[in-house]
Amino acid sequence: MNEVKTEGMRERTRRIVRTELTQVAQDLFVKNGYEATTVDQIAAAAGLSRRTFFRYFASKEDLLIGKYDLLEERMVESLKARPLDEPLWDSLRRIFDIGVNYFSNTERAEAIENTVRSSPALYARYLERFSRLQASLAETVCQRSNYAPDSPEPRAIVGAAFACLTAAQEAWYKSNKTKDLATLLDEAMASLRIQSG
Amino acid sequence: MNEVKTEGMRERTRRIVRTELTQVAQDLFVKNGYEATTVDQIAAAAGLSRRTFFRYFASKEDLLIGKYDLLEERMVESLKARPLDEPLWDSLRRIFDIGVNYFSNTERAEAIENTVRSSPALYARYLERFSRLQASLAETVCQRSNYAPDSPEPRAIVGAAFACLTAAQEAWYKSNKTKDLATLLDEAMASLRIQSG
DNA sequence: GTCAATATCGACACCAAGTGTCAAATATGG
DNA sequence: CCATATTTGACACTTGGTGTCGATATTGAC
Repeated sequence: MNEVKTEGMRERTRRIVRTELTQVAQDLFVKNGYEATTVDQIAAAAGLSRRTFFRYFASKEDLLIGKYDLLEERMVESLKARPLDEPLWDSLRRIFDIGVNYFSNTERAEAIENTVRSSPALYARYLERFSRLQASLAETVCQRSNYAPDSPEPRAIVGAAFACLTAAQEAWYKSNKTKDLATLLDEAMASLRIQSG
Repeated sequence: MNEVKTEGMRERTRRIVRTELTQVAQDLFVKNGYEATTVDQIAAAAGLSRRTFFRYFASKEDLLIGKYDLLEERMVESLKARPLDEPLWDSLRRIFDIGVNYFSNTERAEAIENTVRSSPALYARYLERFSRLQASLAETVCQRSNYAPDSPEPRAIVGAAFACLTAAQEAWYKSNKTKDLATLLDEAMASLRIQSG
């Protein structure tokens, strides 16, 4: 009991500081831009030293990109929960509902997505994060089905699905969110016909 | 005549220094690793100052990532040269021959690809470069066909094709290049069936 | 060949992102 | 309350990248 409480204490304060830090940082990013905001400014605004900032986040980029760790967990879990006889393309469409909800519900998520797209260097890390996410999902696909472990197909199909998600998201932004993201995604994913289950 | 010669002089010496720099740098990358090699070391090995290095390349990453500018030009040109009535998926497969030849012919290209994959930060820039390349091609597709300019389809299809290329390349590396890259790409692209022309 | 305009280079100073270290402060468990 | 482990801040340092400025070639015209 004691152990749980003290462990929880440490963990909790750490989580609180982390969210406070992202909060403060995101405000600065929106006000002054991502590149123009220094880690010193973020640390000062949150009332701690720069060195301590780097004990909470490995890098300035990690402040925002780290958010997608949760998305990966949830998507992988969601994929594992899909019935094995469901066509893979349909399974992927279903687990993208997580992303669709994340993007279209939260107004905070939109601010982050805007910030990420405002800096090529940050966007690059974003793409790398999603590349790893795709690798995770492809790996899960391999474990669940009987693809050869060295077959390019799982990676290709998962990557193609993400291309649809990205394309739909971009079209959604371009329409100033007048269109429905889920519909755009359906449209994009329907334009590719998957052969294998 | 004079103008052409003098202009050519400047341009040529610049090109020579650039290739010399990439040569020297790549050797250092292979020997000591990308991250462990500093710009000072590269500049010293090439016999010029660090400041001058940054007059030839905007960044250390640009040394390698800049190589793909030529790939983009050639792919866009190649796409424009495809017949308009050819199915888009087939056109994309054809222009990927440029990439296939680049990857599988040159032994220098392989060393660069290995270096790029050795550093997450560098690989992130690589992905961002290819993201822009895909945007270029999708834009070209829009101009050549009658897709609505805000439709997600061109981006989705181009992105899906690149997912196949990436997956094939990865499978190729995993097989230690015993399999044929072009065949792997055919295999990957055949597992997605495209509906629209 | 000489000379003025121009581009290039090196040296120096500077900024921002990270990282290692160590001593002080603070929380934890008994 | 006390011994111990953790967190923190201060400091110094490395690396990538940029602005500036005087010295040094290069170029084009005469």
